[in-house]
Amino acid sequence: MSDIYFPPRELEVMSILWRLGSATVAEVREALDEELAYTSVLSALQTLEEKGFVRHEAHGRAYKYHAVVGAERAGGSAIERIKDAIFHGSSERMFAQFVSDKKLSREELERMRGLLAERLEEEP
Amino acid sequence: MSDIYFPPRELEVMSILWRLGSATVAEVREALDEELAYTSVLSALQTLEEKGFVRHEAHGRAYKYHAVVGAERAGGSAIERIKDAIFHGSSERMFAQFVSDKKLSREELERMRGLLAERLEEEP
DNA sequence: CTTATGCTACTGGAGAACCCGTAGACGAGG
DNA sequence: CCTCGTCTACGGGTTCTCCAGTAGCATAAG
Repeated sequence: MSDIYFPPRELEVMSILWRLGSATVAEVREALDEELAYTSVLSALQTLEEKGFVRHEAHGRAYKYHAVVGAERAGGSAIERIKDAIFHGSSERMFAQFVSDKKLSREELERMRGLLAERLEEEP
Repeated sequence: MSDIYFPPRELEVMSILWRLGSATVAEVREALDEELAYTSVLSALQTLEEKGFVRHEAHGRAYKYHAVVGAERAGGSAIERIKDAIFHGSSERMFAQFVSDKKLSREELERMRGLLAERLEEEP
């Protein structure tokens, strides 16, 4: 399928747009961890728009940017890429790594168990 | 933590090294999907060595390259990056996306359930 | 009214990383 | 000597990251 891939900084900007829904350049800049010049953030957004991942419309004097590719779709693509390249295509091995994270709480693990049970009921 | 990140082509090369254990330039080149010039593959390996992800030793006339960073470590880093950037740090949301893959078989799902059960027993 | 201030967006380009390849040196084997 | 496969050295194209410089427009200050 269409291979979505974001370089580090562009991924960070996309992350902010997914979280905020839509944002101006100044708002994205504010949300970034590092302090970048206004034009640096604008450049990233323009690049993303060039690639078709982001669009904008006028909002007062400023532009409001928003993602046009869903986080789920980007996430699915990223998961698949990692699964193939690093875990040799094995969902099980990737899951083992995923679940070995020490910071996972019992509540999270139990909700995951619930999701897995639901998924297993759908399976014929 | 140390942030491991591989651009697309370098990730592909690393994937081959993880799969084969170690390999010469020619072997990596053979394993690639696309046909690249010998020196192109060599460049990628040298770049990876420069970054400290790969080392080589003499093996007959050719060099044998091998990864010095484990697939698990790289995988953990990649999973965390995706979880943070795309799923707002939510393991549950990422897991939901992970498990929504239609190609997962009942057997895989059940083995995942087993892994999850083991993990839950460790949790206090 | 005129100027200054503070937003906004756009342009152009520097510097680094990434990607791919040509040209040449070097040694092993025919 | 010649070929084949190896490594080194180097160049160039593209992408990514970042920003200075410039200009438009609204509002505040003089």
